[in-house]
Amino acid sequence: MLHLKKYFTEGLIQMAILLSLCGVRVDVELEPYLPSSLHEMILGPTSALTETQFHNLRNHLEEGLHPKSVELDGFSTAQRLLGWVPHAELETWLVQREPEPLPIRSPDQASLLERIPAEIERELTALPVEPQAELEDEEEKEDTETSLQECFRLLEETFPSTEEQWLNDAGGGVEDLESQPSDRDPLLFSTDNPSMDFELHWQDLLNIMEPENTDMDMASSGHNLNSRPSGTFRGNVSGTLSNCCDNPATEADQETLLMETHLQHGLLEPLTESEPVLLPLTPTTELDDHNSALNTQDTLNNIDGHPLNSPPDQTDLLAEEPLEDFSMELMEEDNIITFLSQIYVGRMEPEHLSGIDVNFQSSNSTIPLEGNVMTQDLAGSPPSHLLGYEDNEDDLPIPLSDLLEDATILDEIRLLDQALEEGFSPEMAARLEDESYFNHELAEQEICNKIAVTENHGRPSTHHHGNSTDCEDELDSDSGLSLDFSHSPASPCTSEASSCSSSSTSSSFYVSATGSSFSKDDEEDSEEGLAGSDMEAVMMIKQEELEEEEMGAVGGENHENKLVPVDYSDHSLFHGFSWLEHIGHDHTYNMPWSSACSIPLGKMPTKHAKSARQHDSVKPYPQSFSRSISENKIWSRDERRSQTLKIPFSNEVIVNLPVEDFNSLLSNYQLSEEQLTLIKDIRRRGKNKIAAQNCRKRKQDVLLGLEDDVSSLRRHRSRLLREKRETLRHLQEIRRHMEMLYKQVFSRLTSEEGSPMDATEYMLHFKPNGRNSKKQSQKDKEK
DNA sequence: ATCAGCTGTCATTTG
DNA sequence: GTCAAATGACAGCTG
Repeated sequence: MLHLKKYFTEGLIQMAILLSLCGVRVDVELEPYLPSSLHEMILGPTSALTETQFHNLRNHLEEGLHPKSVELDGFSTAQRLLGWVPHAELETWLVQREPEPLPIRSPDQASLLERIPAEIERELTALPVEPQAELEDEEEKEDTETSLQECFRLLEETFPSTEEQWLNDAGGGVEDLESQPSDRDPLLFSTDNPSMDFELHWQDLLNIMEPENTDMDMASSGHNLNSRPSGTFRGNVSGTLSNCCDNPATEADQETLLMETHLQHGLLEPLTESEPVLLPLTPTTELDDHNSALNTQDTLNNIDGHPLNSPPDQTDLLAEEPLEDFSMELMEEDNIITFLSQIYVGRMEPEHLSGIDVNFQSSNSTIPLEGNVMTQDLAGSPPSHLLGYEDNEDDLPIPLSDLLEDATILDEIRLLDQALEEGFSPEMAARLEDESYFNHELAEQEICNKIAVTENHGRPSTHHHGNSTDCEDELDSDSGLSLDFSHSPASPCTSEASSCSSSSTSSSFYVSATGSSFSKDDEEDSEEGLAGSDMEAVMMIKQEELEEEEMGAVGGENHENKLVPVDYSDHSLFHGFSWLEHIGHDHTYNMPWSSACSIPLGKMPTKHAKSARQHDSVKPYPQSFSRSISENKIWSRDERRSQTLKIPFSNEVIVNLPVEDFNSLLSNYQLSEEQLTLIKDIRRRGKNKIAAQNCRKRKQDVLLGLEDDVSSLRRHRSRLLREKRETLRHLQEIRRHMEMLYKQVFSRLTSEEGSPMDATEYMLHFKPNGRNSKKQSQKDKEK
């Protein structure tokens, strides 16, 4: 009796408080139903509350104050509350029962005042309900439910007319309330004219409930989506009354309570039989569309994994969109949540609900949420053929797949592919040509400019420097030639700065430096474009990427090794490679002589001045002579020799004069054999020195050019791969479109007898020339 | 002290 | 055959 008192009292008081807070006047008149001893025990000697106290309490509750505030402590007992509950007003209220059972609370806790305002606040603010993870043991729940039932029965007896009214208004939903009182606290309506206000109140409640439902679904969908039991959803509008009351604290609670309730009250079977089954739905963006039922049907038809639903190649192709799949999977849950929330709040139209119910029922709860079904182009599909298969998923797929596998269809698809290929190949090739090499040239031009800027900023006026400072610098060149103006990999003063070719080759260093990232970008693009390609393409691309990585490892790092077998003579093979124009016997590779000739003999600055000085210090030259030279200009060895032998020409002249001029010059002077030998050696060494510089420059250019070409070829290859993927994707779309057309055509075709044509017995043939010619259906007896 | 890069030089090859 | 250029190899210098 004690526990009866507890449940009875708490439940009733809870109800009364909630009703009163809504401004509903309720006359519970509890006292007559209570034994005098119990009543006295409940109310106690201090049960009398003043009207002021009650209003204070009510104000606190309405202000959202925590029920454990000091002022509320004075009203913390149920007995005290009972005193004024009978005069509350009952308007409309929806009570969500806390999952935690009442008896758990200790008597000294202000359980009601704690819990009820919390619920009120939760309802009013529509905040997500924190899941109450733990459920108490079954016995306590049963006790709780039993007590509440008793409370409700008591309430019914207390104001039967009101109850009857809203029961009648609510229709079947009230039966749910009646039959499952333990699921949730009842939805109570009692106004002066309940039948009029019912819908309005209900709509308000829906509005309040909606976000909470969504939030709860969101909270629960992450982990419990697929395991959602079928009984948690009532897919009809009439049933939404009870469903929308089904505002569970948590989904787990809801499930548990439902299961328990159904087991206890024998409602499980009606639920599962008559109510639509809520199953995981593959979310689509078309869910909001009212035509989504069709799409859903197709989606589910593809989802169910029946191999015959789609051609094998298509499934293969579809299976190879990992990125899209991934993104779709990311989208799924949100869409499911949205969809479910729509269903919960009754936003979807009944026919949709029914259609979806059919789909749900025909689907398996373990439907793999394949996102690739989203890529199906279902636009334009006539609903008829889809609806025709709606009731039986086994009707459509088999013949259709056979059709699609048929050689004729494949041939037609091939024709389409060919047409497609013919359509884009020339322009694509042209675009490739343009993009690839135009970009290449653009990049080279940019790099030329960049190099010019870099040289101007980073190494200001090396020419100038050479001309201005060479007087202080010593030459150590044996030939006495200034070679700093000439280009060398280390010497930035490239005399062919005007030569864009040289710049391009040296600039190719920048290209290659950025080429890796460039290629990487392209490869990333390739990865992006990977979605939608078929397995073959993916495998091939992966293989090619592996090869590319290997190639990059070789070409990027060990390009020296690649340089060796290069056949420079085969210019046709390397057509378009800018560095090739410097390959071969290009004797004008470096012609900086105009500036060099202006440089006085022995004034060429070199970095070897110091070493030359060291050389000189070793050599048996007079110290005074050496010092005088070092003061003015550093003389090279050949320069000193020429000075020693009194050669009348400068080394610069000796080296740079053309052969004819040089010979005529020699013939004009009477020179000793020693002098002639020295002059020829100076010329030879000077020539060879420049030649060596040119040679090294050329080698460097070749190397850089190869790196540049590697980068360019990689970009080209990535572009080609991307084009290939796009083409495959396009082909896939065409195939899907063909499939849809096939479905449409067969859905409209009828045989001579008027019966629908079986796709397994008929085939569609395209006339070879004819877009004008309609598709012909011929009986395919071979089938 | 060591090393990588640059440069000059020589011998050889090539056109 | 001569010559200039190219190139491989080597050595010295420098940072």
